[in-house]
Amino acid sequence: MPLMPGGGDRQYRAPGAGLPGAPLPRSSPTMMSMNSKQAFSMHPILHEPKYPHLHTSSEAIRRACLPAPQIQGNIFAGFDETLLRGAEALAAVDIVSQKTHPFKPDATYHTMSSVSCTPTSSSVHLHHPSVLTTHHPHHHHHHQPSQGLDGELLDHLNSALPLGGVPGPDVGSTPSHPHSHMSAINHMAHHSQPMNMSHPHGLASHAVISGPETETDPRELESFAERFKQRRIKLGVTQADVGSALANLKIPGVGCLSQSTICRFESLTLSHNNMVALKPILEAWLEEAERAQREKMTKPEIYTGGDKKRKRTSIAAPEKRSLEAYFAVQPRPSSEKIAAIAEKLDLKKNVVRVWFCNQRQKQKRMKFSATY
DNA sequence: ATGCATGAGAG
DNA sequence: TCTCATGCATA
Repeated sequence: MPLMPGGGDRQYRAPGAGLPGAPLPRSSPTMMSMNSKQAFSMHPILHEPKYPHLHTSSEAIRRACLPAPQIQGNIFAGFDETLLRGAEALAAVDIVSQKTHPFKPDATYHTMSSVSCTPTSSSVHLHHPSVLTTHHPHHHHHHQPSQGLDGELLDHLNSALPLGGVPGPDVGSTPSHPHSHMSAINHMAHHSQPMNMSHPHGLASHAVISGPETETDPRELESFAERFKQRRIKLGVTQADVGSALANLKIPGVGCLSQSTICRFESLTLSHNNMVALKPILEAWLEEAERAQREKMTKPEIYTGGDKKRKRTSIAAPEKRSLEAYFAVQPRPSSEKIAAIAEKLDLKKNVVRVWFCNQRQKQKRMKFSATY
């Protein structure tokens, strides 16, 4: 909330302009297999492969925790039922409330051509895996409710769109509060697997092995993010400027980033691994920018306007509430369930699928799921 | 600041 | 297909 340059910030990079960048290698989920993986496709220009990242796969852990398929009732069975009931109750209540939705969300149109669309996007992601962190203390339970239950939920969805707030326990959905510790409901009880990391570069490399690394310490990241923002503002640079200026650093494998990403970094709404990977890059930019300013030379700038028209699907509130209610109970619906939900809500299946994916991602973001 | 989306890589 | 890193578009 702090002022953000947000408003003012927006500038678009020209599509070809910044070099997109560089993707850092990504990680491997289930174990650490990380190797140097892929080279990203980079532009001819800079590309050196990689960034060493390591990664831990939190994903693996996660998965381990949530086995998925619908049958695991176990320990939490009771809990699930409770959740479900909550969701159902909610749904029921909602039913009464409204029935029509203003518009039908659905349209997705991608005007954009797929492909290389975006300038930056081309292959640019910094994927990087990296470090791992300590483990996060959370656990969650999602277990999949039985089908019967699901059916009920679906029915509710079907009959009416829920309105109310989401059921209590749903952690996932909206992160409304920044930090509340919600240790409660998250999942990930992990323990980790050994990760290894071998990386050439070593940005964050050592961490895992030896000790807590400062780089991966959530507290360190948080304070860095805050300092970064302060100094950035002091420099009079917008988030978008930072993103585009990164390409000027010529760091192998690193191209520009969007305003969104810079914003998310500052607000800690990125995954822990992502924060860890970006930190050294932004740190390098910051130093360079401050140095340049000292010299009077202005810093980097690059922008250009781009034009792209990609339309965004807007899911109406009632539908969103239904999705949230369902998510609280079943964060990982099967393809069939997704299809059923989509039908009930009059949304495209893909829209619903992506919604669940994004919701899951949200849960994992630093502020809410990490270690604190 | 965030919602919905794309794409790469892994399974 | 999922996860994860990112981004365009937008509130």
